[in-house]
Amino acid sequence: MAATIRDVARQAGVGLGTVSRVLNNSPLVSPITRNRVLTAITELRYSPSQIARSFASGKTFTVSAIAPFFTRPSVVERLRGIESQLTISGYSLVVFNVETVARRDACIRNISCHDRSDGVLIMSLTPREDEVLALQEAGTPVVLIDTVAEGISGVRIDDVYGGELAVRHLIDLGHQRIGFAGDSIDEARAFNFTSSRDRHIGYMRALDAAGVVRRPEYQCYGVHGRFEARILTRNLLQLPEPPTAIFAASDTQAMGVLEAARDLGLRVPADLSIIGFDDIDVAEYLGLTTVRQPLFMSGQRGVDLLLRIIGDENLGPQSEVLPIELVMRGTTGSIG
Amino acid sequence: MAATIRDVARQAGVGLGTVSRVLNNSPLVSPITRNRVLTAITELRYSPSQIARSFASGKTFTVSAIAPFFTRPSVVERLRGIESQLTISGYSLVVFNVETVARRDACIRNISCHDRSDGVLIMSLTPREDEVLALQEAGTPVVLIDTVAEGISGVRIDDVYGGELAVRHLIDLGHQRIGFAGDSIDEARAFNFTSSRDRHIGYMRALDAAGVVRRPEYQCYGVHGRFEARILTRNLLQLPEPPTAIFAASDTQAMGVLEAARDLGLRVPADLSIIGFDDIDVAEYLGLTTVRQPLFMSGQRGVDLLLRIIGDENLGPQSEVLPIELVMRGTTGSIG
DNA sequence: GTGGGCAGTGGAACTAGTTCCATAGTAGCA
DNA sequence: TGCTACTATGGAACTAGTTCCACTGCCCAC
Repeated sequence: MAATIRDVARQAGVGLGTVSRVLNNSPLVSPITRNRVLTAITELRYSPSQIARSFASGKTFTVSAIAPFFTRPSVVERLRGIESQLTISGYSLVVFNVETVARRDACIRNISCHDRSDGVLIMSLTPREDEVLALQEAGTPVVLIDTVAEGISGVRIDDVYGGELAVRHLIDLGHQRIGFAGDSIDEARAFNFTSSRDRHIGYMRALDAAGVVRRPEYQCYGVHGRFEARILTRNLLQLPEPPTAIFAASDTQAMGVLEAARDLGLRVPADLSIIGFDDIDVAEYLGLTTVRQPLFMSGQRGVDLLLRIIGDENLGPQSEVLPIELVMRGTTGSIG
Repeated sequence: MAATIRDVARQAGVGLGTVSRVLNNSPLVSPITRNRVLTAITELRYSPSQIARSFASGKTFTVSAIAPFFTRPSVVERLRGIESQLTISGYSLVVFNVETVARRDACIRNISCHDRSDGVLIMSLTPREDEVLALQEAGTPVVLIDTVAEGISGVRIDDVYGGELAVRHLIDLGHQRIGFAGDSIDEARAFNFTSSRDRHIGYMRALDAAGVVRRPEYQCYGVHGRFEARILTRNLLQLPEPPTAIFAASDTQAMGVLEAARDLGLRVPADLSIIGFDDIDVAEYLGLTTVRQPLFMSGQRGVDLLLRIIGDENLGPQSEVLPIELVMRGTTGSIG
């Protein structure tokens, strides 16, 4: 049986409260007493029970993160930022991976029961109005990463602007026939993803601003993934008058577009320019032109914000927008 | 203030124990009483405190996973398997990302204080003898994934055999000048990684078995990563008599070898055959020949084993070896 | 001298569950 | 008509910390 705080108190010949004060670095302990307690702790090889501590103090020093599709490189990079920042503050990270709509709903519902963790980070999944209400009523500190919802704090980028940035770059290179490959609208609605949708809005805005006609047949949507993007854009590239450039809503999808081009024997960028979004790790390897967003930093900032909210319950909803930038590499070029 | 079990008992006009029995689905409650309790629970919108539950029962329904270099695709895939299997059993996953030796040591030391979680999964990091002792003394249920240690349960593959498999494939294709690119020996020793080392042993065995002379200058070691592998193998390929094939200890490193070949204008596989290890997601995309190991499954099996150990403290150390297989794709070919 | 204030300390009460023992009620059976 | 056995139930004790109030000295100011 492990030693308890009472064993330590007895061994050191002091009261319960005194041991607790030593453990919590209270200044209200004389150096002599503190030493007696520390000696007893060593002798008994005492280590305080975190569970009992959480129970008594009501603080768990744990943060939950809900993330969709764990395997996506962008998600991993954000999680890495989260973990690193939490570790610095002495918090633990509990991870929930969401790959189905049912699990999305279950996760968001469960964490409303503000219990096992002091706060929650929700990544890419936008809570619906009723879910926001439940979270607020439960008083759970929440920070969204990569999305926004009325009345909840969040860290994000301007996806619409990012889409504009990408497409303006293609237009600047002389392209007029510009395609778009993004997330399936059904899937996005089911999970309540917004980034592909917003990047698509940016795509349309950039075309409109340049006076380029939007062609519905140039826009395709599929379940997020390399393979789906490959199939869809292959169709698109076999149109009688195919696009000369494609903006993919993510680097993963851009990889599918690259494959489609390879399938059809198109040279990149001579025959087809391709631009992605996120600047994940392999983008550099592939020489992919893309819009970079600070993924690691989004996790760090999300944690900073969450800990601030945990520390001050009265803090109203905060919102932070991170910078993005165009990264020009080898997959985009001026029109042949 | 949230309702407690006592409020529910009062509201339902029953005793404490009865409410607890209802919560834990004990059959020793009459249907009428059970209904009264359930009604009270609904009326008071009661939800039991997980912390209090953990505290009283001594079970946290949480498992910790210590993983080095979170961002490595193989690690992510294993974690995904872990998370998925834990979720099925109603457990939560706390993740610790290890990127420095100091943190490695700290993580392993801390989890010996068997408290916040019911068990621990340690990935790729081999505990040293003193650490094994500390873990055993603390009685913490532990399962290793992707490594072995005397007296601790584990799920792994036969890395030596994997290395043999890879190199025998190259030899079968007619190669005699076969290089090896693996992890830095210093780094591996510091973290206590073993997979690159074992795969290297397999490399040597396969060469010996075929009567091929081992050349020290064909073997290079660098900090795990694409970039380092690229630089190192570029040197190797500029030898007066360069290798015609290279076995990289991981797919990530194989990607670096591919880059090096590209840097020097070598055609793959006509001028240089390349084989990796792991079969991570991008391997298929790149058409990389590799040795596949069941990453997702290793996480699942690790959890199965851990939960079995948690359920039966007397269970001795168990060891499971998962199957591996050669996946032939486009980066290996017979000698030009 | 004496009252106020404060550093230092002890310990009861509290957190919200589980566990287990005692006991009431009741059905089955000789 | 008891005796046994078993179901159903109540509640005290327990888990291991924190929190906070009460109390003792001691110093200093009036």
